[in-house]
Amino acid sequence: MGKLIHYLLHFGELNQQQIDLVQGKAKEVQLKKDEYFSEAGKIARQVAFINEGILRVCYYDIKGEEITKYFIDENNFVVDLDSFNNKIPSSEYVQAVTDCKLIVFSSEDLKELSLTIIPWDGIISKITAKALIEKVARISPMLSEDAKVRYLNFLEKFPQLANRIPLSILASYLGITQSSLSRIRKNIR
Amino acid sequence: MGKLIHYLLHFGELNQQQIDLVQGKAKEVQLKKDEYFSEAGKIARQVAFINEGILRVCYYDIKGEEITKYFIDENNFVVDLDSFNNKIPSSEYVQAVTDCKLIVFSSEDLKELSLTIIPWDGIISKITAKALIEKVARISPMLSEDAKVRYLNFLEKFPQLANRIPLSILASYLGITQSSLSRIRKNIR
DNA sequence: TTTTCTTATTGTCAAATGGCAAGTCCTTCC
DNA sequence: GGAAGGACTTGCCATTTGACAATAAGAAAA
Repeated sequence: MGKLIHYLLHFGELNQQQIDLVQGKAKEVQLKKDEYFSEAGKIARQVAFINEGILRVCYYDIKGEEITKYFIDENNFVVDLDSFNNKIPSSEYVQAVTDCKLIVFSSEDLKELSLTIIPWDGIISKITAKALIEKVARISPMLSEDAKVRYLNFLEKFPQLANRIPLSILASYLGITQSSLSRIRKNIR
Repeated sequence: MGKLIHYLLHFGELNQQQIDLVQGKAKEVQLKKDEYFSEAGKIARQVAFINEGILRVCYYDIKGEEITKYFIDENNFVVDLDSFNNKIPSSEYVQAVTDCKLIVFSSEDLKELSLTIIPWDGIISKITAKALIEKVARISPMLSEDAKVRYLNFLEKFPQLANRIPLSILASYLGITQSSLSRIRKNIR
């Protein structure tokens, strides 16, 4: 729980009473590898802070191929923001790629925190902006890199993942086929 | 100016007095094709609402190649958010690709609006989230599409641009070389 | 251990894309 | 109009990647 508070304090000030309010709402949830945190078609009603583990956001494209949009690791919030904010059915899945320990807030929890903690909205909006800016910054350059470079960058960012998730998932994240990724791997050794 | 107010009201309520406050801060600025709205290395101190025209965000990659990250068209805000929010030097350029009519706010303007208009921060944070979600939604699928599909999607989104900007700019946005784009074009005719 | 299933690698060939350079077209400027 | 410069196209060939299929390797189940 300390991790979450520490993270929040990075974006604004909270006194002890406010911290207690946050902790009062926080629910610790464990997610086993491969379990879903939220699913396409349903409205996302929870936000999670990742204490331990890594999740991924994925969807199925027109051809029915499963595409991994990105991975999210600990010390970040995860949510399908479009679904959560606008109460519309989600278009993507959020799935644990390793066992995870999450701290979960429902939308009602957050609404109450927003009403009782003055700086709350400011903190959340800073966190939101930061998270989205990071996503753009990560994905955007990938378009102009070749697959090998994209793979190497992935290795740098998620060294622990490379050999623990199916190649097919990683390949879809990198925008190539599984066979191509396998060849790139061989090429690097 | 009406466009801006109309846009803002989409994200929250403002009474006439508050609208007047916003309009009091707004500065109309014209930008000629190819002029810069903000530049890499400098801290972004302004936000613009695009009344007319299209801008692009671009940077130079490690190899010195100019890469266009994305285009932004009218009825959107444009700013290097990371630079603007955190007062750090920008890593990218924002340039007009057509003549533009902008409504510009300085960071001081926005701070004052934030202090005098209660719902202002909420409106801004909704707009920020929406804009960034859209960027992710636009860029992310491009990785798993081939260049031809990416080009066709661009044509659909910016039909008026295709023949009015240099091929090199468009190619860098699509993540391919100018020659490849030229061949794709021929192929489509 | 053996079986079974999933995941990863590899082979073959085709298609897409890049790199480079030459040529063409178009605009601008003199 | 002619010259110069920039932008676009095209040719040639190498490399990357995809599609498909067979095999190998590894993990889970019996």
